Amino acid sequence: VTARSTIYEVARRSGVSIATVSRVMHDGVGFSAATRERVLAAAADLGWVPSGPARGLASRRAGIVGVLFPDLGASGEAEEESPLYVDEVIRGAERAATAVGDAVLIAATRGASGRDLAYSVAGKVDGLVVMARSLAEHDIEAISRSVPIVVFANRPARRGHDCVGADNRGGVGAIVAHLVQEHGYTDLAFVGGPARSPDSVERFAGFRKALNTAGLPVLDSPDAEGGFTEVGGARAIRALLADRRPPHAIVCGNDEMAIGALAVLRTAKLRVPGEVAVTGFDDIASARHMRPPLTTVRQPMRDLGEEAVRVLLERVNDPDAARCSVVMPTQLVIRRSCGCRTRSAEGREWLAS
Amino acid sequence: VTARSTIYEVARRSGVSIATVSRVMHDGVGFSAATRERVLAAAADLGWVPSGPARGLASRRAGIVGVLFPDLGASGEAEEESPLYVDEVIRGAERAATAVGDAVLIAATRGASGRDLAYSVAGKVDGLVVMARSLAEHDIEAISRSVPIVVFANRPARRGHDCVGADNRGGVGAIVAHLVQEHGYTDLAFVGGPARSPDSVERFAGFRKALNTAGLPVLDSPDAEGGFTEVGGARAIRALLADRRPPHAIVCGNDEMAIGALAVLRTAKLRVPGEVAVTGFDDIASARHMRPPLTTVRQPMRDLGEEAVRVLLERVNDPDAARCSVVMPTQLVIRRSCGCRTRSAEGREWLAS
DNA sequence: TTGTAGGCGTTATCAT
DNA sequence: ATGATAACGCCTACAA
Repeated sequence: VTARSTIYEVARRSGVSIATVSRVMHDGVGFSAATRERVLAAAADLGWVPSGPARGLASRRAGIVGVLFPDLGASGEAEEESPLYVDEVIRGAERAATAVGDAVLIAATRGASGRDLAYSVAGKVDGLVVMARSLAEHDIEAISRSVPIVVFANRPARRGHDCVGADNRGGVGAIVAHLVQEHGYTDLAFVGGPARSPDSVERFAGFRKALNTAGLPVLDSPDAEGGFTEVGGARAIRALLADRRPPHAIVCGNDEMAIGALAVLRTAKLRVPGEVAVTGFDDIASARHMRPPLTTVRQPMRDLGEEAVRVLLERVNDPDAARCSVVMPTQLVIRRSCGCRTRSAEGREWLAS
Repeated sequence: VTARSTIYEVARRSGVSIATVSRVMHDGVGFSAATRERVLAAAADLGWVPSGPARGLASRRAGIVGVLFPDLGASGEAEEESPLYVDEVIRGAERAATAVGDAVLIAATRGASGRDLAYSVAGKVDGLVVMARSLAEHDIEAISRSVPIVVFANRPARRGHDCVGADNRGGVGAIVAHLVQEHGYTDLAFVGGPARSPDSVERFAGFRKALNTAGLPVLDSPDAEGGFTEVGGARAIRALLADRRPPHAIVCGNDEMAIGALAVLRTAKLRVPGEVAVTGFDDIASARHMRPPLTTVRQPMRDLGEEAVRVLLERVNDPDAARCSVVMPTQLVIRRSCGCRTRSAEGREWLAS
C-alpha cells in the first residue's frame, strides 16, 4: 500500500502519452496492439487503478448511485428497527447498478447527523434513491435540485419526483377478500405498524376499503398498533384481547407482528386458525416456517430495488423525460394461518427437487 | 434537476471568494458570522451540494469505503446464493463508516465482469473490505498495492493483509462439546457447505478437532455436503440416510441446511431431537421459530462488519501500522433441537417485556 | 495511431 | 477574516 500511482507513471513506463493510456483503459480504439500490451503491462505492474474522483470530475459522472434508508432503531424510536426489507431493496439496487457498471453507495440516515450525511452522499452520486422516512420532504426537495431523486415509497406519487413502490392497498385488499369470501369471516381486526409509516397507512387504507367493499363495518383507525416488530405485535394482541372478545381474523400490518401475534395467541390457548385466523405482510423467510405457516402477502422487494435504480438511471440520462410513478403488484401467499388447508404444498414442495 | 451549480456561483451570490465558501462549509473557522449566514443562505438558495469527486480529487480522500461481497447464485454456481449474513455485515460496515461521516460503497462480484467492477470500485474508495470468495487472491494482491484492503474471512490471516473474521472452529467446537458431554452422543455426522468455502472448511476443521479431543473417530471429509442452502441440506440428509443408519446427531454447517434437514427428518418419521439431534450455525432469524427451535451458534455479523471497517479506517490513517488479525468469538445458542429441554426460555422470554 | 492542452470543482497554501 | 491561485488525476477535443 504505497502512494497511489497515477496515469502519468503508467504513461512514462510504457513510453506513451497519458491520452493513450486513457484510451487503452476505456475507449478500446485508437492504438496499436503493441501499445496496448505495453500500457496494460505497465498498469498491472504498478497496480494502478484509475482515480474515481478524477474520472468523475472530468467526465461529470461518478458511476455511483446512492441509496438512502432509514435506521429508526438506532435513533431510539420506540422498539422499531430498520425494516428488514431494506436489505432486499439494497440488493436489488446493487444488481441493477452493477448491470450497467455502476456501484451503489448506501447510507442510513439516523438521528440529526443523518441530514448531513444525506447531503454528503448526494454530492458523491449521479442519482439518489430515497427510501420512505429516511429524509424530510424539505431536504428531498433541496437535494433534488442538483441530483435526480427517486422516492421509494408507497404513497401516491409525490409531486415532481419519480417514485416506485409496491401495491400495499391491493395486497391487503386481496387478503381481506380471501378472508371474507373464502372463509366467511365477518369480524376482522387490523394491527397497524408505526402510525407515521406510509406502509402502515397504506395497508390500513387497503383494509378499510376492502371491508367497505364487502359491506362490513370498519373502524377509523387500527384496532391496535405494534410498531412492525414481534414484541410490538405481541403487545398489541394482548391489548386487543383485553379489550374485546377475539375477532374471527387478525390482519397484521407485517409478518413480524403476525409472528408476535401467533406466540401470544398460543399462550392464550387460542388456536390458530381454529379460533382465530392470522395474516401477515411481506413474506419474510420465517413466515413459512411458523406454526401454522403464515398466510401473507409477498412484496417483490428485490425487484422494486432494481426498478428504482433503473428508473433513476433513466432520469440521469434524460433529465427532461416525463416523471414516472411505478407501482408493482403484490402477491397473496396462502398458507395455513388463514384457515386454509393447503397441506403438503407451501414450504415442502421444494423438497421434491 | 437543473445543471449542478458550483462553488463559484455560491461565492458570487454571497459576495465572497470560493475559498471562503469552502471554509464555511468545512473548516468552521476563518470568517465572520455575517459572512457565514450569507454563504449558507446562498448555498441553500441554489440547492448546492459540494461535488464529491472534486473534493475527493483535491483532498485525496473520497470519504467512501467499499465492501465487496460474492454473489454466487447469480453466476449459476450450484444452487448456492449469496450468503444471508452478507446483509448483516454490510449493515455493520455502514454503521462504522457513518460514525465517522463516511459512506459505504457496495458491489457484488459476480461472473467475469466482477473483476472489472472490483477494480472500478477500488478506484472510488479510500479502502476496501473484501469478503471471502468475492475476489481472487491475485486481484486482492494487485489492488492492495494502491488501496488498503481488509480481508473479511476466517482463514488464519493471509500474509500481508489485515483480516477479521469469526471463530468458526471454536463455534463448532462448542457445539460438539455440548453434544458429546451433555447428551452423551458418540455418533456425530457433519454436513458441510460448498467445498471451497472458507467458512465451511473452518467449521469442519473445528468439528474434526473437537471429535478428536473427545476421543471419537472422525472422517476426513464431511459426511455430506449441502451448499449452505435449504434444498441442499435436505438433499444431503437424504443421501446421508440412504447410506447409513441415522447418527445420534447431525451437525450442519449452517442454519439453512439444518432447516432443510429438519424437514427431511420429519417426512422420514425420525423425531428430532428424540431420535436424531440437529444443530446449525449462524442463528438466522428463522432458527428460533423452527420446530423444534434450532440449537446453533451465533456469529456477531454486524459487529464483524463494524470491526472490519474500523480496522480499515485505521489503516487508511496509518498505512505503516502493524498488520492486525481480528477473530471475534461466537456464541453457543442452546435451544431444543440438540435434545435440551429449555422450554419457555428461548424464543418466548421476550414476550414478558 | 498518438500527443498537447484546457478544463472539471474542490482544497490548500500563500499572501494580504 | 479574506482572496488569489496552484495543484489534484483524468478526459477530451483538437492537432499532428
